[in-house]
Amino acid sequence: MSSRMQIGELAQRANVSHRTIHYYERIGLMKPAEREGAGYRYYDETAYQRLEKIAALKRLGLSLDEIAAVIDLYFEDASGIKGKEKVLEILEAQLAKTNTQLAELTGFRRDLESNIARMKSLIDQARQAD
Amino acid sequence: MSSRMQIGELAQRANVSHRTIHYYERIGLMKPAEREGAGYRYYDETAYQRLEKIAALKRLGLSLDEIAAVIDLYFEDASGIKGKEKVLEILEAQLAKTNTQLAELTGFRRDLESNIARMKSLIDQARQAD
DNA sequence: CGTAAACCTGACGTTGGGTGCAGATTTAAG
DNA sequence: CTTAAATCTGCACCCAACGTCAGGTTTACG
Repeated sequence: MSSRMQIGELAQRANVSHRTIHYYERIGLMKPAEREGAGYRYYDETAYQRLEKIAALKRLGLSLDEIAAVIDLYFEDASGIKGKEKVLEILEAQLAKTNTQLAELTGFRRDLESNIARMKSLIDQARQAD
Repeated sequence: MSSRMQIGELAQRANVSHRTIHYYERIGLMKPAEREGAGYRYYDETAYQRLEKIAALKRLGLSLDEIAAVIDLYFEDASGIKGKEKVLEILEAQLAKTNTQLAELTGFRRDLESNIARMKSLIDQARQAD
């Protein structure tokens, strides 16, 4: 867990393949790594944190494009971020989506809980009938 | 909005293409529709509701496979559902996932809100500087 | 200095979730 | 009865998000 690592170690720690990291770099989601000598990429701790954040945002259902639109907020001085109005728009749209999703998810959980109860009682009934 | 409709009307109402409905039928997500005479599919209101439910579950991030695993709970007499133990397992796994997702989503909303506030104040500062 | 382990790149394959086409058939309307 | 609109099917294709393969280079180690 050295602070300076190659792609293999980074990939393993972040639980992705090295090809995934290449891919993220190609599409602009990971910044081009420092290339020492003739081509090997070297990463530091923030690269790892960035991959973790990407994974977390993916779990929330964001596409890689959407992630690219917001991730710099987590890793750059916000005052240096380009197109602030545009970013603000994106954030507010995302917030609206998130609120809707929270509401739907809460409803879904209710459904799951009641279905679980139903299933349990049906299974119990079946057992009694033996 | 007749109760008996063809695929075109159903597709339009549910805001999907007729090809999508064919596709859902092929993968077992929609039940084969009643086929009158020589091939045309006819649907009723529950087909529409099913499509709406599918869309809602998709918004929550479920894959079509996962949706297939739970959707019958919404449209069939639960006592007639096959493999109850298996379904119960699926439901409980889904509940765990949902709880995690709710927690993460809540955290993400907090992030969004604080980033929105930051962006707003940065934009304001830029305006003042004029 | 040799060699194995790690890394590089480009090209092609894969999976999920569909969309588009085209030719054939069917139904609805006049 | 004719004809336009709707539907049918299979096949090919699309995009996102990677994975696989293969051949070539680089670095680390004894």
